[in-house]
Amino acid sequence: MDVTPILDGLNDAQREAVTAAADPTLVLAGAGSGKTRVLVHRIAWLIEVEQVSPLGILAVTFTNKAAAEMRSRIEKLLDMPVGNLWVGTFHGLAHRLLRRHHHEVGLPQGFQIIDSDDQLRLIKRMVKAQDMDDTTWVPREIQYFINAQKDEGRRAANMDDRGDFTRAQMIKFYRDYQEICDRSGLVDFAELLLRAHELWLQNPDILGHYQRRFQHVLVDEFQDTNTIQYAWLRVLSGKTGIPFAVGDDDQSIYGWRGARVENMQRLQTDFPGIKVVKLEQNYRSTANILKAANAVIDNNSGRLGKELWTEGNAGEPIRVYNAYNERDEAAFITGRIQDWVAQGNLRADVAILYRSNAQSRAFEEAFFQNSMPYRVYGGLRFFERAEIKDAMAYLRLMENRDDDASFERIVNLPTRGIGDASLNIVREYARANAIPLWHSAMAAAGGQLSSRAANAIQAFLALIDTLANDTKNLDLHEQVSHTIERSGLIAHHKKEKGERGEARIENLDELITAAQGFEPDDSDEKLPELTAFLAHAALESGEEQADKWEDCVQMMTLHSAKGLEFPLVFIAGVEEGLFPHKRSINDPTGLEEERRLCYVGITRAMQQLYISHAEQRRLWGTETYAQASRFIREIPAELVEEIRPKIAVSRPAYDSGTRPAVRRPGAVTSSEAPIKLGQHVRHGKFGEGVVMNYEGTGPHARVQVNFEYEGSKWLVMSYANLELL
DNA sequence: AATATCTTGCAGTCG
DNA sequence: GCAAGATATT
Repeated sequence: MDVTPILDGLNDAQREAVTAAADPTLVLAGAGSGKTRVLVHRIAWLIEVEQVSPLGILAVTFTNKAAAEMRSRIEKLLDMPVGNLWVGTFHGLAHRLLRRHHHEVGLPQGFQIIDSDDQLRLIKRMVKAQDMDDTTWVPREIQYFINAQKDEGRRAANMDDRGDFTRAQMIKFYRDYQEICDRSGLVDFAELLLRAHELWLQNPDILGHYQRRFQHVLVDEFQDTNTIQYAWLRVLSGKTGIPFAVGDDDQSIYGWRGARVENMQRLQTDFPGIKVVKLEQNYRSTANILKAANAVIDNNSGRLGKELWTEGNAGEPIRVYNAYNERDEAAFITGRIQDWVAQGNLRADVAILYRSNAQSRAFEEAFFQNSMPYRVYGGLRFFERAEIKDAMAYLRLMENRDDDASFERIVNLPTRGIGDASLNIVREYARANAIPLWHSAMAAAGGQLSSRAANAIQAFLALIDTLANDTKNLDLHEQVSHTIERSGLIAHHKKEKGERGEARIENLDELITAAQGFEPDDSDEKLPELTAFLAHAALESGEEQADKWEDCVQMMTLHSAKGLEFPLVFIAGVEEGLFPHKRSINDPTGLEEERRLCYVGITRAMQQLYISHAEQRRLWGTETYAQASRFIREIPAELVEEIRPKIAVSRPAYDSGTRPAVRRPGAVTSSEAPIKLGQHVRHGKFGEGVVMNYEGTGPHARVQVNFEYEGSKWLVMSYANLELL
């Protein structure tokens, strides 16, 4: 056996991990230390050297992208396809198990997956149906509550209200919501994981089968596992399964969706004597970039402790740009990318990272004006577009008549004379009898409907039945195109004025194309094509787009950048309130997670790193002001080269527009203004801050100042004694 | 019941 | 500044 290709080019620590004995192993892998490489080579090692069948290996990741990459790298290394190797995301694998064993966990064969948007709609509907006040019982909070419970593996029936009225009501919502889902054959994301766990607990035979089968369970990004995922893995591993976990506590950035970094320590408790390997040598970034990353993350407490190092050279300094506003920021970055391209580099090697999706817009505008090709990851994904979800709702209802979420969505779209009054009767009847809307509608809601309304509803039911019947023997893409056409959706959008309708029709055409190109992966064994397609849409939401070969600038959130690397990286909008985000700023745990996110961002850069922040930014249609993020100050000054606009603050350096300094509507003119928006000030007690807003003139004028540590406050000018900086 | 117009809440990050 | 939901109008 020639093991050279598997071990070649690995450093000592990597080699130790790859060739570890068949015992539990935890790899603490710093950013850029070859984490994926170790996983890929470990699997190759198991197959080639240890002669483990690919069938006996399970590899779990968090994103579809990571799963696809892992599979392709394994196949490349082994030079053979390994279709029977299970590689996938937690959600994807859970889905696969539930399809196989739907009966054992009490799900109908045609169960459908709902995304968080569908989930929220269902909850809104539920709150309304119960005549509850949605300002007291905020649907979003209920949704958060339900998901948090599921992430922790709790069912409503097992929960204690602790004598707390609010909590008792939340638990009731959880129970009611679950009843609706069960009745409708709907499964949300958290439910996939929870049911997969219950599958183990309630079916020892099935569990035994998978325990015997998966001798080796490899997990990527272990720091992101939540309680239920950990439990699922733990049970699967049983007494004999061998976990091989790779993770980095410094890159734990999913606490908000239930991830538990503690799982890394817990693994060491649950598997005493687990072998721990640390990977600290970085192969990705220059020394300056690493020093910056180390310095920033050093401000966090309770780390497992790792320090990245490199044999490489210092490289260029980290460049910090202080922009006037977001347009100036975008213009500056565009200029730097143009220089980069002029030097013969690829646009695809450039990434712009930001905290929130909405920030992409300023860049899209600047790039569009400068004919700079770009690609935005995330944001509104294809399968999340309203018109696509409408079309999918038809298909879902054809598959599963009990799907209340889809029923609600399309029962009167396009309009067919079924108004809210009639629908409320149908809803109430369904609720009273605990049946899906479809059946309630069939019963014509107990004869309470006017004959006109009953006819309209009858016509809708008949339409779905006819569609299902007429298309059942067609190819998937014909099914889709048939449905889109006959449902009246195309005609509906044709009537829309403006270009909007056209764009929607184009998207619907695109959906047909997507169906045409859809290939169920081997895992979707025996599933009807439509079922597989619907699940694919829910789980992958259309991330992989076709034009990935075009050389374009990559734009994405810091979260979705994890696991990727780029020679040139821009981190934009690094301002207090935006990054760290204002919702985390006053919470030490949240702030540390933001800092880890910053660490993730910095360590994406291979050669050059730019960090930018803007004085002024348009958010929600109004101007806001902020100061540079604390994270910038945490980078040692000797690593930083500051770039300032040529002209002083408040004058756009790159802003080509001629619009006057922005003032809020109705505000006093600048001559009588007490103070300039964006002005940096110092207050005797509150420290330094930035002027956000003001009211009135003269000594009675009030100004709103956003203080660095004290947050935002309104002050009366004549008393505040502000020092202008 | 359908359409036009106004109001409100939103955009924090993901599968 | 935009889209979904609420309210007014036809």
